Amino acid sequence: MADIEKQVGFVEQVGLYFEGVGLARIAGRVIGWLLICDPPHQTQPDLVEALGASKSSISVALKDLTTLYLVERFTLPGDRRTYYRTSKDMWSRSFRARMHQISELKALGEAGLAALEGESPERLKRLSLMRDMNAFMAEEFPKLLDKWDAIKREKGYDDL
Amino acid sequence: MADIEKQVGFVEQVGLYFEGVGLARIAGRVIGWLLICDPPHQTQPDLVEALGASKSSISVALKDLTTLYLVERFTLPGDRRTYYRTSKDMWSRSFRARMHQISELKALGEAGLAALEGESPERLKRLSLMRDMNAFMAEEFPKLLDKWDAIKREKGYDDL
DNA sequence: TTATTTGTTCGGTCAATACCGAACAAACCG
DNA sequence: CGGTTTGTTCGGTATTGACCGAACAAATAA
Repeated sequence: MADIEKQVGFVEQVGLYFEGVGLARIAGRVIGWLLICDPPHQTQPDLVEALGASKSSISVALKDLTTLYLVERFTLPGDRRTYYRTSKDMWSRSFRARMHQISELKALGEAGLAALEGESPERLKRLSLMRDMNAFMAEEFPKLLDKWDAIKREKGYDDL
Repeated sequence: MADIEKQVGFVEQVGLYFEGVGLARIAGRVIGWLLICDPPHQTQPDLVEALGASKSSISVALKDLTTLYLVERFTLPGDRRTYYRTSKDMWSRSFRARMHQISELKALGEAGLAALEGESPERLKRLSLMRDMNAFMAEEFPKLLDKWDAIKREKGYDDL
């Protein structure tokens, strides 16, 4: 059965999670709601109603989320309204965002090494490690994503 | 040669990076400085001087960083002062933090499924995907870290 | 046309928090 | 013993930004 209490809790938790990774809390709540709502596509007024937020906040949150490709706009023939739903690849997107952070660290390591050009190898060791570790991870991440894509298809998640 | 300009830029960049992942900007600057300074261990007054921050801010930043095991306290025999340096495994630590986020998402997916207990499989699909993808990544991450540890040893980074 | 629905943008308010300076606390040195 | 160095804690300030309401815009329905 539908445990409304738990559903509300879920939405709040997801809100806090995404707030923790840099989004606005409301944007996180939108994601949470879009993950459990029925139907899976919702209009802005739907979201205003469901989340008890102002329509301006919802509007901004959806703009951010669509820009990040975590949520996509969606329409139905014969229906002039605009719906929003989680994007099929939202989790891959989130993952790629992490990957980007790693690449950033790799680049920062390189920048640091450039700044210490000519210094002793001993002095450069901290930065080399920083660069090499993050370079390694930046290389491995895409492989993980590929691997997951295969499993995903195996599991029959193709349509999602 | 030591390009001071670039070094300052590096410290600022690292500061911004770590601010972006949830630390205080000053804490990020401390990390940046500890990655390039000579010697690699520094006292609190050293950091106050180098970063132009107040000693209270430095004190707090170091407390946070040592709690996260990104920086460690360090002493020298016959020297009563306390030094601070980046910890050997600071990058693995950062990585494990990411891993923890992934596990959190997995757990959130499970919580969502519990909240929708009894609903149609169709409705549960978004949450199942969320759970399965993050479960997969949470399993693969430790393997990546192991793989890196081997390479790290190969590369002669053992002592760092 | 006018009224209603939907949506964006802008200004202001409020909350969170990073940072500093000052007060306080130890430990060591003269 | 003072006095100096080192370090933490606390209160206040200032910045940031999330959020809301209101104004505005545009499209549709009556």
